[in-house]
Amino acid sequence: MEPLHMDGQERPAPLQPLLPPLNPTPYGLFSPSLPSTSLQPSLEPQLLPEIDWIGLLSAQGGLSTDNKVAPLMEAASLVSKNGGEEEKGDKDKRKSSKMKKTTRPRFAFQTRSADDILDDGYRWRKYGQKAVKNSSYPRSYYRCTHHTCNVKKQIQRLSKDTGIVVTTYEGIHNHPCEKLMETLTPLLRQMQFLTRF
DNA sequence: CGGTTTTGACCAGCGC
DNA sequence: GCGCTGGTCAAAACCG
Repeated sequence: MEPLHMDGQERPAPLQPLLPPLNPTPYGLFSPSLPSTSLQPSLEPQLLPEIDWIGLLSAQGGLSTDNKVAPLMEAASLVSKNGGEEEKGDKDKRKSSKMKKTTRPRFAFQTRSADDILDDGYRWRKYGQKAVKNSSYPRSYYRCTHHTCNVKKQIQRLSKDTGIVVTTYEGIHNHPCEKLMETLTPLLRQMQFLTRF
């Protein structure tokens, strides 16, 4: 598979400060009915030095150390080799995906929750778990279960403050949020019915 | 029985 | 070149 929007040159993803967590995406990342999870964006100026933000946000270490000041950032919105397109799975693809630095949209935020997995309305399938250095908690890897969607997320709990979960999203969903649609459909129907008169 | 989770193995990048 | 680390695969186990 040839990259759609690559000029053949890898480039470090220009990271920008982000104002999470309600980062607007084409279909919205978060359902309106977020559960017990309390989102904790930059409102609380915790820098959480024990989190490896560099590692989380820069694929293969593409972030310069100058950016350490901003704990919550997103990567370039460049579309990568896979961006939005489904990835035909075979081992060559796996290799090539490691070869290139990912430039997909990528951002992280922290939540204070007893549950590792916050319900963002999408369906995820876990495909891996790894113990990470300098953390007593493993990092979990999830992939969106939608056929054409290649969005991934990583979830890791802080070792210092075990109440805080760091979620890193990579990519943008190319389909509507199922739960959101479930919630909104009856409302829309009702509105359509009422506006007929 | 189909979808999801678990988990060990594999692989590539990076630093030394 | 080698070891470490992070990310992914895939088979087996698990679950509703």
